[in-house]
Amino acid sequence: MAADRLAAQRRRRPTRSGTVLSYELIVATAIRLIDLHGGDGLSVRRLGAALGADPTALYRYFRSTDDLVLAVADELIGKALDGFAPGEDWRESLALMGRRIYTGCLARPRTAVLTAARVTGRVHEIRAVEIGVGILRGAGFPDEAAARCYHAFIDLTLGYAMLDAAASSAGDVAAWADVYAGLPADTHPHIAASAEALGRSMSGSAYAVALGFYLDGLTLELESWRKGGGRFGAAGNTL
Amino acid sequence: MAADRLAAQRRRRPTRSGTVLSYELIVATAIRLIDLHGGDGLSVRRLGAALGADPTALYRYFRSTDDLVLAVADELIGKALDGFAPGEDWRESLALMGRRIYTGCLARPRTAVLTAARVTGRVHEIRAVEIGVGILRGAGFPDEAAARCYHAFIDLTLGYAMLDAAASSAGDVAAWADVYAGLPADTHPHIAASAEALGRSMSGSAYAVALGFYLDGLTLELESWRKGGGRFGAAGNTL
DNA sequence: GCGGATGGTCAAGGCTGTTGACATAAGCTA
DNA sequence: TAGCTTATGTCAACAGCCTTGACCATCCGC
Repeated sequence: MAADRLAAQRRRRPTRSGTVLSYELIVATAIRLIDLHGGDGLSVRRLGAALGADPTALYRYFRSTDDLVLAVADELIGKALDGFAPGEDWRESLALMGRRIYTGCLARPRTAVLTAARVTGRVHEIRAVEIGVGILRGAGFPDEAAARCYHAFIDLTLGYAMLDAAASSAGDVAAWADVYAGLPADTHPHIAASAEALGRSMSGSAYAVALGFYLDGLTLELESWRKGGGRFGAAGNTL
Repeated sequence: MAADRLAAQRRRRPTRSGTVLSYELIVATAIRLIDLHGGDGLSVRRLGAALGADPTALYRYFRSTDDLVLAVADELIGKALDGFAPGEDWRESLALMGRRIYTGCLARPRTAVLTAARVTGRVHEIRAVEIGVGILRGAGFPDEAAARCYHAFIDLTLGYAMLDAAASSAGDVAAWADVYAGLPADTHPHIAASAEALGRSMSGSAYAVALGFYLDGLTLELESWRKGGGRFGAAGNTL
């Protein structure tokens, strides 16, 4: 059953073609398949072929393909944060954590597109939450604010990771060059004026800048918390 | 052919069951289906049934299902910005535009999950870019910076919209309550300390706060641009 | 060596997107 | 009004998809 995925499987029997299956091997192969052929490239049959096993062997390890995708998502987080430990400076630690996750996602864009928006509730995601909230609590944020700030932080990171991954993996980037570069200045003056810059920017990432702004905001926030009472939850926030 | 989707279809023949198909009707029906049954709920056959037409009639209007999804994506943007016009204050205008898109996505979360990361290159998206870049250029940002800032802005908005939509549409929210609330304080002290707040925060949104921070950053940015030379692209940004 | 559970294999069912041929009717031209 | 062109609705078919249930070989504890 998939339920005992955490307990080491013991009774492994080689498949007809000789490979010995395991939870980790299946996840790794799935990631390889997704990053090779895109999200639709992950099919039970193809996975079986890539593993050298009957396609339905998958169901001895995972409840469904979605269960596998969740496992892949968690593995991606795990890989990204492998060996990561926060340092003294909370701001630097958070920035590093964000960059680790972001670059981890972009290293396997097609996989990230499939998984970045999922909540896995598994070991690696839990570890990430524990670390992230820990950084913020250590910085001096009260529990409630630490939770909210972590939420905003992780969504910022995963959101940019996902969009940039989608843009880089699809032929979507071509649309920017093709469609937007050809718009005439009389109907679309602003696009025409910055068409070249738009194309360049869209193929790059805005994450670094956005994260910087966010951390700037958090720093101010922290100061007002220290002076007693931040603006979170208050009616008059910056919107 | 799907290529002439912009030219009004003239020779409309009622289907066997009496409905008269059109580009708009198909898109609207697709949105209804997706938001009812989730992303997998959109299938050619189900769409045909919902339209009261042969499933394959779809291919007279769209090249493929992906082409339809792109049309849905563009329609979602169009709906969100319907009637929107920027005002005098650039900051307020951008904030309003962001909120319009964000809430537009969350009004149809399952559709947004499917479409928010796509680049459509069609009328409504083009209009959004034109408006957004226009706001920033009007505020005083040079063309290059306006493009970059718009990129960061739209990705911020769509990223949060997508993640919040995914969280609200899946049963993922339950995971937060189930998994994270039950973690013991000795192994996961930080999660345990803010478990309740985490659950509350995860079911809400962090977009408002993040957008506020971003606009704060932009405001500072603009001031330094006015004084000659912002920090964009400079080696020593806030990361 | 025996019993029971694990895990690989197989067949089958009901989905899926897409294509090509066919039929029909709308609108144009004369 | 007759007839032509062609847009568009319909149909059958194909290959592939996920998942289930049964079957059975192998491994583990006893």
